[in-house]
Amino acid sequence: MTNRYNPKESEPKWQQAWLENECFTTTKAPGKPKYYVLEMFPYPSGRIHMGHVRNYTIGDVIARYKKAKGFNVLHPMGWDAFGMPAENAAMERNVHPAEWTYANIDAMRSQLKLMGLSFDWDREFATCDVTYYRHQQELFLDFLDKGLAYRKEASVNWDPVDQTVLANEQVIDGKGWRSGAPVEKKKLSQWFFKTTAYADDLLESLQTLERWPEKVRIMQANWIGRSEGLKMTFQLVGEGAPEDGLGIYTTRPDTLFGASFCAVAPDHPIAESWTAKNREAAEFVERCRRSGTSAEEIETAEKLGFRLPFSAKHPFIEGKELPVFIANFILMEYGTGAIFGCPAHDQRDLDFARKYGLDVTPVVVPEQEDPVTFEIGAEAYVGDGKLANSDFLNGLEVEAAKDLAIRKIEERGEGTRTVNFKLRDWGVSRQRYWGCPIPIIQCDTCGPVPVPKADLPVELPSDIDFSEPGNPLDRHPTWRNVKCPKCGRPARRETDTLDTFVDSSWYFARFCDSHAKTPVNTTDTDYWLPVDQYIGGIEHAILHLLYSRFFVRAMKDTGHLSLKEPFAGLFTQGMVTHETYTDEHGKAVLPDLVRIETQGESRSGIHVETGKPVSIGATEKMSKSKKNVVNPEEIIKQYGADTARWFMLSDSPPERDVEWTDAGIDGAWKFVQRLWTIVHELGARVDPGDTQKAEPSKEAIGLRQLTHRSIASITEAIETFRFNLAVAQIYELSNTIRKSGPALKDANAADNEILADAVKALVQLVAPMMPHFAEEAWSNLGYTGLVVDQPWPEAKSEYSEIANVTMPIQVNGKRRAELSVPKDVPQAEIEKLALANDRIQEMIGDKAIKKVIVVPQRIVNIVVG
RNA sequence: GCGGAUGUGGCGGAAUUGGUAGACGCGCCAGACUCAAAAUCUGGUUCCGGCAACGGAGUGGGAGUUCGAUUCUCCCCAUCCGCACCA
Repeated sequence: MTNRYNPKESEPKWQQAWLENECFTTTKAPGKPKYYVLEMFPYPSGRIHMGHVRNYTIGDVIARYKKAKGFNVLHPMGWDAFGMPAENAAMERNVHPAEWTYANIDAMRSQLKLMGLSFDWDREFATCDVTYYRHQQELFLDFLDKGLAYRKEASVNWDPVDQTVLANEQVIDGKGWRSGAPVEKKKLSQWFFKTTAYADDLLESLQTLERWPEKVRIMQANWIGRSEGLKMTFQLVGEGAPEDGLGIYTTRPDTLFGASFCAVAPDHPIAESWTAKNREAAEFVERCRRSGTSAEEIETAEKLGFRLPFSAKHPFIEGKELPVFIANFILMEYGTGAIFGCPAHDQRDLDFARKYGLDVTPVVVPEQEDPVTFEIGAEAYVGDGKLANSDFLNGLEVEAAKDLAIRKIEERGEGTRTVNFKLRDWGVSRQRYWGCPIPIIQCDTCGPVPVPKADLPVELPSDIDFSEPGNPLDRHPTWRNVKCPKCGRPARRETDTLDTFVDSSWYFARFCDSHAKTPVNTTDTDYWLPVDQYIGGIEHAILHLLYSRFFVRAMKDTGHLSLKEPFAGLFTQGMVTHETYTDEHGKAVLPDLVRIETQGESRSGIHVETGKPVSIGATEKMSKSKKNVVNPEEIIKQYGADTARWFMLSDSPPERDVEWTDAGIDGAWKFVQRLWTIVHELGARVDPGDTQKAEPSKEAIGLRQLTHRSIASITEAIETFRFNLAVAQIYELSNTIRKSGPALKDANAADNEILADAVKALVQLVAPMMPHFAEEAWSNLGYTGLVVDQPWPEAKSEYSEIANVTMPIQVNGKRRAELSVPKDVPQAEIEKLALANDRIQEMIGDKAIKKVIVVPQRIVNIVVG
């Protein structure tokens, strides 16, 4: 045994040992509880970053810990491999997206393997494997069959230069993010998944997700955006008034008597039919379209309206007619795309009414106000109160008034009580090459026809041309041309591919049997699902998690799965941050090129190449553009995987951001070495021989006590994702072993055994975090087998109980002395001892004792006055 | 605007049901070893006063409940995150 731990030798050795022993190859094990740990699978960008290191370290600690606790653990890994960067690489570097992607996967796989993660690599797949996406095509067809997938016209952001559809995030200030060309709205026929079919259930079931962060559940609930209200139709009168009236949605039917106008969205059918014949209206709508959608713009945008020539009849007030506008603040996507405006009780309506000189009639009066004198100023009143100026609603509370108003409208057949959602159906068509082809054939005679299942997969052609912008599938000379499966006439393939979020919406189910001939193997999914612990970044709080929740429901309704919620537990880890550095020209500098010099507590940076000073900027999320990145592979080469893993788990709670620092990684490295010294110098077990009768020393009993208390608290810390606490407690235990160890080592057999047991426990406790180190230590101490196969150490309460407790004694709430007493001394006795204490006597002096509070095993407080 | 979180030494952060505030780590200071440095080890390190014993203050600010508040209640401030013209 050498006295330095060498990760360069140890890490590959133990990785090989785990592989040879098939430690992480998982099969169903009846009789053992299962545990499915999953980290969000990565996009194969080319190399892993520190965010991955943190994510997979956390997951690996859980997986290894649960395995030691006797669970049958599934811990798979794969690749979210479709997506735009591969196409960009193809255009920029003239390399095929598939080639680029698979090369990246190979590079990243070997990087991940350096980390010593307990993945079952037999289950690996990439979503761009035809063996994966063919099943996705089958799911699509099944969804189609059940009405969970459908086709409709929808408007998209169209980049006229790149000839492509842009996601909302790719539109910056109304321009395409790559081309810089002004983005146009274009109507395209697109495929949708009917997420709204499960809107209620997706919302309701959030309550059952007890092991999800509250924050994520709230975000999802807001996204689904359920509201209760009234959908009703206003009769329209006047020139060119549409005969079927104006359908509106409101959550405030109680304020109907305060209505002073109606408004429709600029892209509402009524607006569109009018703009078709009126130039002024068309210009107005055009102006609305141009206005920005950024936060400040919406905040400050003026409410604008265009008066239509017809009016709406008030449902309750005979003879009252409300002007109808096209208004810029009405959204076509929400409700019916039309409203009635009640300026007194809605700020937007009020702003609009003030601008166009419309009536402002308060109909809800706050309790402390007089209904006669109550007036609305610059701010709308949105609170509770009693109804006024409202005929049959007068005097009612808001809730009761809503109810009655709805019932009246329903009685008259003019509307219905409605639940409305913000959640929209999920548009999944992407006009791109590198994605899962949608298995549809467009026939001029039959319309869109599903590809028969026997003809699956619809494989992406590999001979493609990226020299022109747009979707190369559209330009492919032969791939598109097929016969209609229904009528046999010439037809064309759908050239759109599926949104990559579809790929990641069911991969966790596929992992249960990655080689299944059907999308999933039900026997295996029944056994493994749900994922017991899912771990990833908060950035996926809404879309990915919601889509997955939708998918599992849809797969249940199409007979593929038998559960509703894919992820029983969710943990969202924080980001990895780093200081930013800039040179004298303000250009970002990589940390590798900066040498930090410290003088006392002040720090300055020097560029290692130019020797010029570098200024130290804010600590931010690691990103290529800020150049504040540290390459994990370099770190692992220099320090070993265990040190990197240990650092990721130290100090910062995993849900918060962690700052990567040189000092931090150095500190972790030093601890690994110190731990090695402990194992090396103190861990050996001596043969008890004939000294068996020896009693353990007081010090040894103390160490045994700490060992078992540490086992208990570290177990608890890992269970609750408080790895920083587990780390702190491991430090404490190792510090104590280091200090008391030398005296115990050769004292007697009993002491030696306690010491050896403490070191053994320490090795096992660090094993989930530093697995290679633990194996090396385990084998060097002469224990048989692998640590990875050992059961988790057990905290024995008979060893961890304390005989004496130290209790502080307070006088008037201030600590003045301490008292060390046996654990079960009666309260009265404690009180007597406390009062007898010299120092306490001194503090009390001749003052009267008003009260003595004794909390057994905790504290004594003497109140004097 | 709405929703959510956070606020504790020089820094990251600990503190069962209210019960010794600052565990553990980093940094810093002093010392040992060394020709020297690195590494390692030992001790100290909330602030103010004091040689010390010890005293006083102290968990963003202010009030309150309590023998006792980082923890509970109310008000305020700051920072961060998410959503956002959602009728």
